[in-house]
Amino acid sequence: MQKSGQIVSADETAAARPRGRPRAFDREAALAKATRLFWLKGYEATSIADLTEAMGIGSPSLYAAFDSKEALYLEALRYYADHYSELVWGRYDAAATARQAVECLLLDSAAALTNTCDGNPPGCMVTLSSVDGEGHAELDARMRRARAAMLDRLEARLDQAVAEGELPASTDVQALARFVQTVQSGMSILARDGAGRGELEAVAGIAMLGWDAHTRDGGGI
Amino acid sequence: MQKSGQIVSADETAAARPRGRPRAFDREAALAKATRLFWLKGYEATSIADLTEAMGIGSPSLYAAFDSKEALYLEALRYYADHYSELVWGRYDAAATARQAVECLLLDSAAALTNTCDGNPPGCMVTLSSVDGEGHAELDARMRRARAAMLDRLEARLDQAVAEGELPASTDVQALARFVQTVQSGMSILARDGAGRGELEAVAGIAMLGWDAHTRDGGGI
DNA sequence: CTATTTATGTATCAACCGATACAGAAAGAT
DNA sequence: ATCTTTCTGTATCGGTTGATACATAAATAG
Repeated sequence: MQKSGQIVSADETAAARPRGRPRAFDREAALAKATRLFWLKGYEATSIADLTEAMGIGSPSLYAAFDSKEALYLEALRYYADHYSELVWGRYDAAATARQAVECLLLDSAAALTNTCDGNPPGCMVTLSSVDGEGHAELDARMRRARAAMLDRLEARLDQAVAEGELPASTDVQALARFVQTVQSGMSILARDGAGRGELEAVAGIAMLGWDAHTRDGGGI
Repeated sequence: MQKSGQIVSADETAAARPRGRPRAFDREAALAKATRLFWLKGYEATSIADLTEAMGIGSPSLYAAFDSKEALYLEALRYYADHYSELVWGRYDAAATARQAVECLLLDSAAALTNTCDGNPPGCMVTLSSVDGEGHAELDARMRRARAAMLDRLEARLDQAVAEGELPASTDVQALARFVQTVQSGMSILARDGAGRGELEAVAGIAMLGWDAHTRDGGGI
C-alpha cells in the first residue's frame, strides 16, 4: 500500500506537487471509511457528522478533499466498484461457459455478500441503495443505471452463449438474465437479514437447477 | 346475560362516543395516505411535512390521532398487512399442495408488486424497508421480524408437505424456503426498478423449474 | 342556554442537517 | 528566514427535522 497518496515516479511528484501545506490525512483511507459507512447506512441516513467522525477529520477538510456529500457518495461508489466487484465478477468474466459464469457469479456473491469478517457490511451496496427519488434524482438515476448494467452484462453473456450454441436458440435470454438478477438481488436482502454464506450457497444451488431445467430443452414453459 | 330485544347494542354507540369535538378528518383515509407515502419513500425520507400535506391535516392533528412518527409508521405497517398481504398470500393459504402454494405466491407477487395503476408504489413495503439500524433499532427489529415471519410461513408449509408425502423426505426444506424468499425479495427490487408483471412472471416460472428439479429426487445436489 | 371536552390552526421549540467564513497553523519555494 | 499557498479547527450559517404551547373553534351533555 502507498502512503498518503504520494506518487512513486520522482519527476512527476516534483512537477505535480502543490506548493502549500499538504493534506494531513490519507485520502484513500478516508474514502474507504466513507464507503463502508454509506454501504452500511445508505446515503440519506449517513450524516456529515457520521462521516467526519469515522474519517477522523473536520467538515472543512471533507469539503476540501471531496466537493460535497453527493460527490463523496459518487466517489464511494467508484471505490466500491474498484475494490469489491472483482470478488463477484472476476470468475464470471473468466468462465468458459455461460453456465459456469452464472454459477460462479451466484456462488461468489454468496461469499462476498456475507463476508463481514473484515468489517464489510452485508449485502451489495448498489442493490441495497435506497436513495429516495425526490431531491436526489441524480443519485437515484445513477443507482438504477448501475443495476441495469448488471442485467445488460448478463444478457450479453447469454446472447453469446446462444450464438455459440451452448444454449438452445429457444432460450428466453431476457427472462433467464432477469431470473439470475432476481436471485442475486434477493441474496443481498437475505444477507442483510443475517443469512450466512452456506445458506446463500444453497439458494444458488437451487437457482442453478432452475437454470438447467430452463436451458435443457425448449425452455420448459 | 342480556335481555332479549335490542341486539344492535345501541348502548355501546352512545356510551363510547366521546364528549368533545369529533375529529374532522377520516382517520382511516389519512392512514392510507401515510401508508403509501412510507411505502414509496421509506421511513427516514418521509418527513412530517410530507405526511401532513398528503393527509391534508396539521401536525398537531397528526400527533393527536397517532402518537408519533414511529407509532404512525407501525400503524401504516399494520394497514399494509391488512389491505395488501391478502393479494399475495390469499391463494397461498388456499392451495392444496405446497407447490401450488409457492407458485401462487410468486405469480401473485409478480402481479401485486407491479400493480401501480391504483397509486400503489412498486415493490413490497416490508422487503424494501431500509430503516437504518442506528437510532431506530426498534423499527428495524420489527421489519426483520416481519421478513423472518415470511420464511417461517414457507418452512411450515414445506414441512407439512414433507409430512404429507408431497415432497420427498430428503428435501432441504430450509434451503428451498430461503430460495423462494430470495426470489420474492429480488422481485421487489426489480419491480422498483421498473420491471413489469410479465417479466416477473417469467422469473417466477424459471424459479418453479428450480423447485421442480429440487423436489424431483434427492434434491439434485 | 351554559358548561365541558376535544380538535384545529398558528407559531414556535430545540436539535440536527449540509455547507462555510474565518483565522491560524504548517510546509514547500525562494 | 521569509513568502506563499494550502490545509485544519472552531464556530457558525440558514434551513429542515420531529414534536408542542397556546389560544381558538366546534360539538355534545346537561
